[in-house]
Amino acid sequence: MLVAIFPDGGEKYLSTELFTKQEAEDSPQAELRFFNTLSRKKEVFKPIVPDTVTFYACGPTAHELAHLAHCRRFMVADLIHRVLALAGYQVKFYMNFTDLDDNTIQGAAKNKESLAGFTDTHIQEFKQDLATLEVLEATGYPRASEHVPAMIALAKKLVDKGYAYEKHGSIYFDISKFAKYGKLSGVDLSKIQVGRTVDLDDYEKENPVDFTLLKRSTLSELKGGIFFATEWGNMRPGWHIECAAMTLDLLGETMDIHTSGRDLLFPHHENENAIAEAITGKPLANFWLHSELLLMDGKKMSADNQNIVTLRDVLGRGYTGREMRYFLIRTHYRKPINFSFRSLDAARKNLQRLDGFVGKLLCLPPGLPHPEVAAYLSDMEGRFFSAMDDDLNVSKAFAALFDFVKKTNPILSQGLLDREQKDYILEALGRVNSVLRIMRLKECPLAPEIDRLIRDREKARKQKDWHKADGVRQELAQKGIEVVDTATGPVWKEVEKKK
RNA sequence: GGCGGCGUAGCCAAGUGGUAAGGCAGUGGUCUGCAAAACCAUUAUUCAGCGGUUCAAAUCCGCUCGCCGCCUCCA
Repeated sequence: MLVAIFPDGGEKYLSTELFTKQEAEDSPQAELRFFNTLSRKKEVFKPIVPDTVTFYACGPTAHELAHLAHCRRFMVADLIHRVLALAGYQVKFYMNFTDLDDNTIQGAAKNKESLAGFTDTHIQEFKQDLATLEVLEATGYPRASEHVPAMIALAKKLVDKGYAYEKHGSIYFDISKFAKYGKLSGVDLSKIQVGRTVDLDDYEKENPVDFTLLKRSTLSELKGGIFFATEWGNMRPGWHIECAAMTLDLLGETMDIHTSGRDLLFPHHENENAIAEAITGKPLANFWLHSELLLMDGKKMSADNQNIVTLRDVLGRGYTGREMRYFLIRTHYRKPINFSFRSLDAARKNLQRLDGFVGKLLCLPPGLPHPEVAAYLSDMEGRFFSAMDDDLNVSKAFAALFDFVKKTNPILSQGLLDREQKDYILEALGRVNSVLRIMRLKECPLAPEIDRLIRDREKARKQKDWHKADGVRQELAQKGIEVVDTATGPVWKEVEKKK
């Protein structure tokens, strides 16, 4: 046997890379795997720069209130963000706002507002909705209108390199010049039916498959001052070059992860990548993560289908942001979600089960230790995080959490937990919640007044004064507190107050 | 027409070669002043259908049916 004695207690030696690295490899969230649209396979995630992840999500167009399809995209991006952050990465995350396109220009004109005023209002509304859904703050929220010089410069480079051409005052990308076109979406240009969804008579491209980079300003745009002077005349950037220029500006030539909805894969992401890769010779992103759609009665929720439900509609019906967050999070991101208020009600009940558990745990007075709860806890945490690390398998992760709740509930009602065990559980739930953000793990906030009411009610119950006891229960309910009698005495929980 | 995806219990949903997780709803029970919660038990001989490969298929292969998304200026 060898005994080493260090003069400083060994701290200096134990903190060397030799030890810390090993610890990182042993931790359950050391290896993240994501399904990459580029390869159509799950791949082990490795960032370009160790410990830092560059991450971009296509944001909304600032002309309407956020509807649930937007919200789903926000939630998927947020889950990825939180899993990366918990794994110890420093995350540089940007989400854009499209504030310069047909919709915003027309919307501003219709409202008789300036474009900037119109889009700014909508961006503020979006940010409020992001906060309602407890979406982690991004590093930045670039607006297309702030990066126009970069877009024009990008178009100029593409023209100079022969990837784009000018025709009748607009600049188009020449797809035939970019050999890798189609690598992301898998489209076969020879089989595609051009003009199926777009009226080609509106354009003057040399080849109908080409796409617009800069668009000649219309008369009304010129009158409204919405134009940018270029060597080819007054123009306005198109959607694809907007995202490409912003990501190149903020995240460099190749980012680690680009996420967005499946419905934007073609043409938007294919074009965005083509623009960037034609210039840099490098892929725009190493990982492309696409979330599935949110459906309403089996159809994509979109303005075209006239089946939009906004987050504000849902809140107006008395549901909370937390309930909506849980509803959107609990289905795997590569599965479509069929929205209905019925399924939202089911989600609410799930959450109430968790709330009941957490509430009881928080307000439980310390008692005797339970022999097996530590094993239940480490099992739960191990299963939860290995599921999340495996391409965000939320269903498996929630199964682990609910299993733990099921096993621990009877322990709580018997009061068999000591202080240390309670703290361990709360710490582990805190880690779980740093990803999910659906549990309320603050201290048991038993206000003296409420405490007094609960005691009064118990006194009345002992005297079999049921009328008074029920009266107090009513009073507590009005304060948002629900009292539940158990074999070991009353337990209360905070009920989410309806709006 | 092309490309991609989906189809597992009343509903949501995991499972990608070894004999069907989890949640909601339901049913029976324990507990209870009432209510609620919690607990116990129970709920798919079967994974859209047909055929094939295999000792073994929800999982692999082929065909069929149904649904969804995209096809270059809706985002």
